[in-house]
Amino acid sequence: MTLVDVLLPLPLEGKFTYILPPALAIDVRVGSRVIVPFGAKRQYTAIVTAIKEEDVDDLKKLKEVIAVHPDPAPAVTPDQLTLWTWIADYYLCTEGDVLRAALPAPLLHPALRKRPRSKRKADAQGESTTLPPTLTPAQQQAADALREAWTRRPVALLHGVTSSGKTEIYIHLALDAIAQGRQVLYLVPEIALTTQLSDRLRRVFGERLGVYHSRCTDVQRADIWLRQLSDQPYDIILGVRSSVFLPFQRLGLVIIDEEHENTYKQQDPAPRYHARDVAVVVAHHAHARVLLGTATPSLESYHNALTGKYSLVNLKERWGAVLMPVIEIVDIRDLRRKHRMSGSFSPRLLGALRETLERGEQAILFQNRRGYAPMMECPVCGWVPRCAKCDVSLTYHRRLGQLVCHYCGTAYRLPDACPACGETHLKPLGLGTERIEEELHALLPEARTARLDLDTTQARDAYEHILDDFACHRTDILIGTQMVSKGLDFAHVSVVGIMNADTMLNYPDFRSHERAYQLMAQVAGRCGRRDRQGLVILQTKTADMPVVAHVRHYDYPTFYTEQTDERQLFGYPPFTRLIFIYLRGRDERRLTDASHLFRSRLDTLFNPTRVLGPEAPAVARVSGLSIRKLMLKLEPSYSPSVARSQLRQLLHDLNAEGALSGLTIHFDADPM
DNA sequence: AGCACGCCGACT
DNA sequence: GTCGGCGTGCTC
Repeated sequence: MTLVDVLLPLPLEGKFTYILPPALAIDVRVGSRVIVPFGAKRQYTAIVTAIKEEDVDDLKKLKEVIAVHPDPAPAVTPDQLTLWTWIADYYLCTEGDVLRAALPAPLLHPALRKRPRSKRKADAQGESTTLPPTLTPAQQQAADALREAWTRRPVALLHGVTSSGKTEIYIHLALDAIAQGRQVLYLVPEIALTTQLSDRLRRVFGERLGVYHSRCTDVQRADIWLRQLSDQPYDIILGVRSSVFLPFQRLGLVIIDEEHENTYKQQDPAPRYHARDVAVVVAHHAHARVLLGTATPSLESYHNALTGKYSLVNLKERWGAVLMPVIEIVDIRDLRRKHRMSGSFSPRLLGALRETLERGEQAILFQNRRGYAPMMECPVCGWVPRCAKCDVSLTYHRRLGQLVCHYCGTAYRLPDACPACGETHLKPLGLGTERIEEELHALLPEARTARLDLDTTQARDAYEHILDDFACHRTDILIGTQMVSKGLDFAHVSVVGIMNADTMLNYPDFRSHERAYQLMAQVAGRCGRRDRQGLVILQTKTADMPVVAHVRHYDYPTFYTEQTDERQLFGYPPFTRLIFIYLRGRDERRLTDASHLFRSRLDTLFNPTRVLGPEAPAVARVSGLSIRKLMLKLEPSYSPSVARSQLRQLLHDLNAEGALSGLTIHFDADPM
């Protein structure tokens, strides 16, 4: 009797076994998509992970495979199945979670698909293949250094200053790999994938380029997946986080641009994977090379480079010998005391913006908060509007005339009067991009401004439109959140204003300074042109913070040393591995009891020195669920695989004891 | 994740 | 007197 083990797209541990009717047996291989009954009345597409001949005693416990999808080849390769197992193990989730994240939705729909509509552009159309860009001597040197580095180690970190032209280097190295008959995966963070970049690559790679976007429809994603399995796969895929899951037949190079970007880590639904780290594993399995590129390396990658795990290649010259912008620190605490601030604008910043406009040039203002004000307050009694379902104050969005919870998304009407004391004028506290724009209109009425943040980019193509208007100089000043820091290149930006560095630095998180450094250095890199050195005005109340000085001097090595000293002292990555454990539940009492029990069991298993918490996170209730967090800190000598199986076992035991009823638990390995 | 089974509040 | 709330448990 032929049986198959299948993986279901559900968050369930383990495989399920079905009888494979002889009529279907010829079409089924490991990796095939089959339709199976599950539960009382459900059917799912599942992936075959094993085929076996076995005699079964109680056949009544097994159901039969209903049908096999008529794919020309198994939809999932053995390499991918191996990877999925690795991911589920490493990130402490189920393989079903990984399957759901990996496989485009249409390939999971129970309906049988007709052959895929391959609108295969005939070879005749060929490549448009403008020639690859010519490299400057500095770029050429970096490219050669990378080629040389790969003869020693498979992973290389390219630390190249902003606007040094890393993309051209990527293109040349990708062409190398393709010339050797290998494929290339080129990963970029979501918001860095602009039409600007894909057009540029299209000019070089023509029809050999596939683009795997979040804005691609599910069907387009499925087509790319199937094409990768065909005998005419794309030579190069430009893609976001989830493109690490695509099948490759002869992967030779993985490029991870802006490797420091934390959007590579998937936060919410499991699998909570880091696409950079998964990509390194994928490359390792495929005997492919890896290129990590950034102007502001993550401490982890730089640490790997300094300790010899990765090679390090530096590129210190900007393209066209443009100078790095001058960064001026403006102490706004002092200015505020002297009443010399115009709202959020120091005289220096305002002056620089005026000059910029007079010269017919452009500016970018960076404020890492959207909305008008992050909270409202009654000036009489101090009442603050808060979300009913989450433990946060509400952000005021003036244009909407609403209060919005940035955690669960609920919108509230702005009350006409304070419900506590009846006062009719609630006062906005703090600054969001919307308020900066309003202040700017009052101060520089002639400036044409635009906002780039989550609120202005909701509509389809809004992001491209805002960027396009700015690129064509239909707007003068672009005000935005971290979106303005992501690899955008504009020819006429001569001034960047960082409105308030402190919002980034005062975060209660061991990575806050690293993130602040990266954001500020990246946004600073958006200005400067061949005929005029750029100017960055960095406003802060804590001008004496060391990070601020390191940003100012573009001194990454000193910043790195200082940060890693601190990380080592307090036992944080890259010197330890972290695993966070989240417990959520409606019942506060149960949650508290369970999290303390969890803690004591962790103490027994791992030793109390490795455990922190339980603590209520900064936002301790979201969408009506209260949250507790436990932390596990493991030094490098502690076997990660042992730790993971201990955790899995513990979760299993506590569930069996009923200690976690009414609660949901999840793990976050290598949290960001 | 679904879906069924199972015990406590406002309705035809 | 029922319909329905979602807590708990199971799915080859």
